[in-house]
Amino acid sequence: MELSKNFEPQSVEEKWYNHWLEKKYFNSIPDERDAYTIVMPPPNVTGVLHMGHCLNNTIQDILIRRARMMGKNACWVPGTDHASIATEAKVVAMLREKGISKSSLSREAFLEHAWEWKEKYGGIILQQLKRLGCSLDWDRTSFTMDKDYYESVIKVFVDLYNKGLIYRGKRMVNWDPVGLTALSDEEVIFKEVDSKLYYVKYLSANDSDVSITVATTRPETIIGDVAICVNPNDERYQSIIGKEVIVPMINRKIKIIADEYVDPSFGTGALKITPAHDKNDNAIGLKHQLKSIDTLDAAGKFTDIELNEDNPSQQILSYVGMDRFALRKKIAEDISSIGQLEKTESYKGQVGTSERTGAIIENRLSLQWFLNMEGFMKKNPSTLESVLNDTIQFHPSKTKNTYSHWLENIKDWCISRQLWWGQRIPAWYDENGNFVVAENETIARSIYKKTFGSENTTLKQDEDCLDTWFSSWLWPIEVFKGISNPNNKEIDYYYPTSTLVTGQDIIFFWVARMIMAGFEYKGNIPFRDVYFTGMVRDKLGRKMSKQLGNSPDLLKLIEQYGADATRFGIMIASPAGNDILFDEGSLEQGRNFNNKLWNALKLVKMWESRQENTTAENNFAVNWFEHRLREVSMEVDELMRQFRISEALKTIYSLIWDDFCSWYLEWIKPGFEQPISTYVFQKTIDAFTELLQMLHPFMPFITEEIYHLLSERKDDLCNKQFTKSQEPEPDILITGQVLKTAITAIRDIRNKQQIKPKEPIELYIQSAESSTHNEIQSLLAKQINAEKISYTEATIPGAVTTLIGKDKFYIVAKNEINTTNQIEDLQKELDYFKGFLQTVMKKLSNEKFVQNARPEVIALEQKKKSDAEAKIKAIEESISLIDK
RNA sequence: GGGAGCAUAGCUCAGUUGGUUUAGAGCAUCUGCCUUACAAGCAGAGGGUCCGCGGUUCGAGCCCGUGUGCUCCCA
Repeated sequence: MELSKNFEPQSVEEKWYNHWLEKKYFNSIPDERDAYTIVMPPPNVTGVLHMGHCLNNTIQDILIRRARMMGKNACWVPGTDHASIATEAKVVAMLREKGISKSSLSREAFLEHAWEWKEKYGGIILQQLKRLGCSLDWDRTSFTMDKDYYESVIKVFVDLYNKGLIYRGKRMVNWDPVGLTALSDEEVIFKEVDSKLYYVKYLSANDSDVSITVATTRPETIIGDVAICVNPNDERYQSIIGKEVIVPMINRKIKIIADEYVDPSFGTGALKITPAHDKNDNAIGLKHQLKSIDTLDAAGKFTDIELNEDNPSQQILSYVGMDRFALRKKIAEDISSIGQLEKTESYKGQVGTSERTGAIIENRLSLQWFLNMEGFMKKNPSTLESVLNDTIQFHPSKTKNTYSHWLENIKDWCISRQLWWGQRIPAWYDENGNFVVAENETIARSIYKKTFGSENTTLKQDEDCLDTWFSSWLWPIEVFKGISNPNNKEIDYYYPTSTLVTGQDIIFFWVARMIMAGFEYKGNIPFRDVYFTGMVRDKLGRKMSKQLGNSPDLLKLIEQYGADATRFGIMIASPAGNDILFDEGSLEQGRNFNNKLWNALKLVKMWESRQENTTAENNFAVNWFEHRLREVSMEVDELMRQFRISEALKTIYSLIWDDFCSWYLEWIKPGFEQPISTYVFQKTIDAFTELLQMLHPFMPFITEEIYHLLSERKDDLCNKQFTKSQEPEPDILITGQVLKTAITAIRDIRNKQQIKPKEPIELYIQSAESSTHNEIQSLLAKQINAEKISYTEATIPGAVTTLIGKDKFYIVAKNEINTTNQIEDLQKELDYFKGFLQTVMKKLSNEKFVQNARPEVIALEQKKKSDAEAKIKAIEESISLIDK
């Protein structure tokens, strides 16, 4: 068969992926083998494949393919996440384009649209993963809104409520006035904005000589002020603590209180307290038992609902319905017009914005559902311990700090969202606001009857749904139906899963919460290892984003370079746990690597018909490479154990390119149209096969293709089992190294002396033991084009000299020797060793070193000294020889 | 404002309990080669004040302190 000039990925990728699927290699059912399980972090149904997914899933595929080839029952579970906020936003936008508003639809009608949207776009990303070669068990594809999954989330909610860990409370939440929903802290993005600091004077309620000026960025909340707070140690305000002042516009009397929280150096050192509109104010309000007065509605517009006691003026009533930003200007003007705005200053401050809608967040008191995290952690202290004591290993381990810091300062988790797309909160209310929590309405009614003594026909379910993370925290359990059908065969077999691969950015959102759920519902860790990937950035170090347009189209890259090259490119540039700077150049390197492999195949195939039967022989090249393979195979095992995946790939890359192609194949290559021994040929096929196997998890398509082209096969590389690696013999590896060094050194001399490659040379070796190089002599002669190699006991005049280890090599050529160059080179080397000797001597002549250092360290220094001295002597001899 | 991490060749990174040849790799660069697998290649080479300063130590890229710069997380 004629092989193409270069490897053509397009023609083989689909073929092999379908073949693997047909053979059901990716499907797993429990058996007597050990399970190796990965649950894929479910991408949003709104997502399309981007570089982050590519990195993340390539790593998972490498791990799972390796496990499969190492005799494990490998199971990699795919799936998607319903992503309530993001998906609902997309569906709302899609409907708006059609001229339909969400508010015109019933909940059921809206959800129909949402499901339709999900069916249409929700699976795209999973399909794209097939192009990357991901070996997922597709029969296990899960979705966080599947029927069983949905019911499990509800079951868990009811369970935690009954355990007293879920409560409903009026709490300060991050409120998105555009999305009309509460957001978790993690969904709020802080941005620096230019704003103004307004200096507002509050006049005394009683003494006309007392007044206090407050600096605020939010004059629109003044109507809700309930106190002024100063630092108790602030001398300026000592005398007025406890006195009363009047809130401008509304004329409410409020007290001046003292709290250490206030920073005396900020503004005037006096802080207005508005517990309804600021988190810190709210905390101070609770501490000092102040009431809170809410003056903004859900959409961020002024409302007088809580102002009845204050008997608001017409002026204030005229604010009703005014948007918060217009209101800010208006109130500032109105305060100014009564002479109580002293000045304004420009100010740079941080404001929170919604990750989804971009709206500026309001701190708002709202009735929400919460998970009591402190209570939860008390019940499940292993959540923290298991990570600190490495029962769950985080890679890189520095992420443990982040994890423990978060858990030690944990805040209650607001789990309700004002959305329809998601699991609806299973709470039913009567018209007085009494409620019961139950898995369905029938049970709710019966509990209601038991609790309140009478039937209620108008019970209404909570309109809100649960935070998406409240469903995805069950992922490693519920993909095996561990909640909906506890202790079934699968969950017992696959759980705890082996490895989780995810981004550092969701260590709290997801990783921590899965560990919490794992202990609460399985009494055990959800995974043994967590590998955190960094963020994929462009080569300038910028985040990849749609706005910058610096995010490449992954499918285009796969078409252009092939899936293997894409996988190679992203992995080779991806140090463990660090951000990766993505550069298309590394894909090019991957493509070149494909061609290197391809060409090695072509070379070996050329020899297939030129075999010549010989008896089994002792061939140095073959022996050396066998041991080199053993050595690298053990290195790779160790690197993979440490999750140093990028380094493992680099190691294999260099084994194939340098050791196999550049050295081994050149060493065994027969002369033009010469035969090759069957023994060497067969050994070469075996070695090549082993290389392909080692590389397969990283680059599955090309390796499978070459595996089948290399010789007739009945099996596939995809599930070919690794044989246990054996210890290499160090002697043969050292000899191989000497051979490489000698070849390189002599080629360098040829280069520098401008001896043409085709011009043969003569080589004389001066060595203490004349047999040292016998084993490699013929290979050496071939690689440096020496027509004669012999041993000598005397110096050879007119030759170029080089030192390999302790042996002197004399190269004799027909050319006239450029002695200047040679002396320069030797002088350079001499300087190096002299300098080196000096540092060694400095150590050895230091009494304290000799006293304190370990004996083996001193012995080593002694050896360095004698080696260096021998080198110096030999170089000096060579120089003097040339000078003659 | 609080916390964490990082800083080694032009770029991206290794560098293990402090001692193993006065610091390693890949990519990029330079020189020479269209040598019958591969120019997307081959054969070679050059390239570093290990961010600055101070300290501990017989000995520091590694440990400690401090300064500078960058990144991330939390408020």
